Amino acid sequence: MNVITRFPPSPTGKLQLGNARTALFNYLFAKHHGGSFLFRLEDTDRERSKKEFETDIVESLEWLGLTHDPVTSQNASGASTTEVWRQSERGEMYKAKLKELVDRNLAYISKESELADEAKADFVSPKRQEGAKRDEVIRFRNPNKTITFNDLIRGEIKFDTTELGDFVIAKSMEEPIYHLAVVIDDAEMGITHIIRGEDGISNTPRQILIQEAFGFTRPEYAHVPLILAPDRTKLSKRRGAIPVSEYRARGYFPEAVVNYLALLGWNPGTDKELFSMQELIEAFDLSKVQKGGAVFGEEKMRWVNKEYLKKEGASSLIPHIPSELTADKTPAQVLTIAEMLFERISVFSDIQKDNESGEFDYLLKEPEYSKELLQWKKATEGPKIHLEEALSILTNVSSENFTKSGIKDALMPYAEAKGKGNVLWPLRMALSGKEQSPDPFTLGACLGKEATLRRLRHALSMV
RNA sequence: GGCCCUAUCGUCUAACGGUUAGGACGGAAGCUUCUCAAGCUUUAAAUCCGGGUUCGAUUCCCGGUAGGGUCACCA
Repeated sequence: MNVITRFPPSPTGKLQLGNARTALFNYLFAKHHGGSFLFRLEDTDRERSKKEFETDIVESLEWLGLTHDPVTSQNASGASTTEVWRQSERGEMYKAKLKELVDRNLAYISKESELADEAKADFVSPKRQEGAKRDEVIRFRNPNKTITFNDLIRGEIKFDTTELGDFVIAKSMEEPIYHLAVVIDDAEMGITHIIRGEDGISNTPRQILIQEAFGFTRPEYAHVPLILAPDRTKLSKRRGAIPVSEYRARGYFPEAVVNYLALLGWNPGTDKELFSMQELIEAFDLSKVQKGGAVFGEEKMRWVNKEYLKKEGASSLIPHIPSELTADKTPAQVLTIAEMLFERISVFSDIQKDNESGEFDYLLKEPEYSKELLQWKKATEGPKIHLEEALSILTNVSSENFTKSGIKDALMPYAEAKGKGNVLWPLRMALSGKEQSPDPFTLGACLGKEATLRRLRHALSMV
């Protein structure tokens, strides 16, 4: 069987991680089986659908590398191919199908009398009380039977649809609602597998009822667990869910986001944790998808990103270094700075963040520190003679040799003879003004010969 | 509240009746050219509870408990 999956976002918000993972699973499953991954915009809610969100979703998907295939639909009016399937453009089709149901007496136009039996319900959704209601809606004639379907992840799920009553499938003959549109579209798009979030489980029975009314073949279902916030509730906009585009802006690698997301709720059954998209496609298996929800943890995603960063190498940081840190630095110095930063960050935006917190002030301006700090706490002698000696040694190092290894080679024999801390600590303090900073060799190479000597002389003037 | 789903270290998870319950992130400790970072090594940390079934349950069944989802003229 040719597998066809789909990702049907509603452009009422930016693409969140949870939806991105659902899209990823649909993509991986389809590609694993050599099938197609389709895209559909569920924009029937004109009030809430926004072009801005649509753009965000499309661009985020593209960034993640989840490219969809064109849709070839098969219906009464023949075959046609489209790039973007929009529900808002399919009004005529829904209208025809709706009419079919009403004509066959499988649905009916319902006159809504006000005294709905909500009063006797144990629970009334707050949302249900909002907004004006219409006098007339289209309801589905519920056969009131028990629906049993097989979930590829959870196994058999039974549901007595009696409690659904004659549910609404359209606001009017021109305005279908979600359940109707989904069923019609999935059938026309030839969707074979519906992989969606666990919150779709309760929608499944009524959608199956509608499918049966039309005589459509039932697709396979797989409900994946939700991605949870740290408090173990569904990750949502309101609960601090961060859109994919934001992670993109922070400088995450799309490969890292995909890699991390794939491992949230799924695992290959081995200890392997780093996967390329191709490897994911090969390894992906719905039967290894977890049943319980998974808490999203950025720490681990940062670790994954760092692993990808390592593959790129230190020089990949250069375009991400704020220009103020590299102003009037030579290319060699810039590379040294990149190497220094490389050890300290997991995501590109960390550079900016640390820079703003003053972490790299020593690259920007002359350090300020109190004289006492020049003295190493375990020092056996004062810093003066060591600073003088270091200054004299470094004065003799040529500018071309003023690199990490060049400085180290020149300084180490002396430092080892006098006790490393005795020499290195005051030297580092003179260069960075901080108790915690890179070693003086790195510092010297980042700063260059001129600035290094200047700072040493300044330190000397204090003691 | 009804219905549905779920339950292994703090987190992501492995173990598809028999393991000293494994790995990863994070944590802790140690080592590594002064501090930090990075790296390496070591380490603490879990089967929700109660009944069954079985020679033997993390694993199968039942019941609790807990958590989550959903109950729209949104998708």
